[in-house]
Amino acid sequence: MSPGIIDTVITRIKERGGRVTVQRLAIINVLMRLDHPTAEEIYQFMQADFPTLSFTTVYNTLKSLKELGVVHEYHQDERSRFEISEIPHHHFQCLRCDKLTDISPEKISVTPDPELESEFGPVEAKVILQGLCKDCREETGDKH
Amino acid sequence: MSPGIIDTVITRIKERGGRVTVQRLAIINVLMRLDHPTAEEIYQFMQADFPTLSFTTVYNTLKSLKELGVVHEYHQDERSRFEISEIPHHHFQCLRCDKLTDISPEKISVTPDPELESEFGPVEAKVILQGLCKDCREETGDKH
DNA sequence: CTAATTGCAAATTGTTTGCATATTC
DNA sequence: GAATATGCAAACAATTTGCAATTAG
Repeated sequence: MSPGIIDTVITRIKERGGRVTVQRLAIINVLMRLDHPTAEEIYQFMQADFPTLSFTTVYNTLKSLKELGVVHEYHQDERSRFEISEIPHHHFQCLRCDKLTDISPEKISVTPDPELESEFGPVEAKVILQGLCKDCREETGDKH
Repeated sequence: MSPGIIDTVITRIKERGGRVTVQRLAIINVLMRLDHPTAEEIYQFMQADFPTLSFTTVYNTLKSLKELGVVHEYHQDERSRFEISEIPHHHFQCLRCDKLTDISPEKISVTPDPELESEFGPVEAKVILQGLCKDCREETGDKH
């Protein structure tokens, strides 16, 4: 689908002395297809194609890829969720079903007061918009 | 220190049919004094004054207070951190030591593109500024 | 009085580790 | 061929639950 990402990932793994294994590539592929999956979701999804893949490897691989700078981990709710690290972006989080949706940076303007930079130094702003996603709004009829 | 908060909390607990117990009030007091503590930190801190307080009760109480809308739980890093729910605000998170610092809402202007509201409905924006806190900047000398 | 809360021990869940085997470079 | 990755079983850490005793309203 997006061959550029895979290439970038392979390059980065090699650069840092990591090995390009079937499992790693497969997990990257899943991350490109699933939306902020948990380790469990990744494992389940891969069972069809890789029945021998172990849960441990999913965890280990995600951890390695995280250290290689290839994936990013979120602790938003009780389980960790993962995505491919790319350009920084914001998120929408549904308060009812917890679903995360990416929002591109230019969609939200964030301007910290200059005094914050003097207190905290250079910062990167991550915004989480919280509300109800379309599905949950339809189910609840709640207009907030 | 801030009697208004305690009163508000008591009122809210009673409104929702909860019981105002010693343990609950004590935990509220700790939350007013500690900065985004974990359950463990709360427990440790309270051991001096309430040696019979159990770990379970800290967890159960935090959970109840959360359901009563009195405290808010964060999953930013691997442990949960808690704070008293009050007016919404933003956070600064240190990328090195994970420390959270509150930032008042007027210190950061956030303007989501109008099309986001049409997609997600009414939303509340929470900003996490990430960088290095003063202590960590001094220790690393890293200017980013 | 009685329904909610506490607190112990035990269970669960999410994640990590030790180590033998298999694989990439 | 040597170093890294995989995967099983077992260990771990954070949190939750069952249930009897206690307590607030």
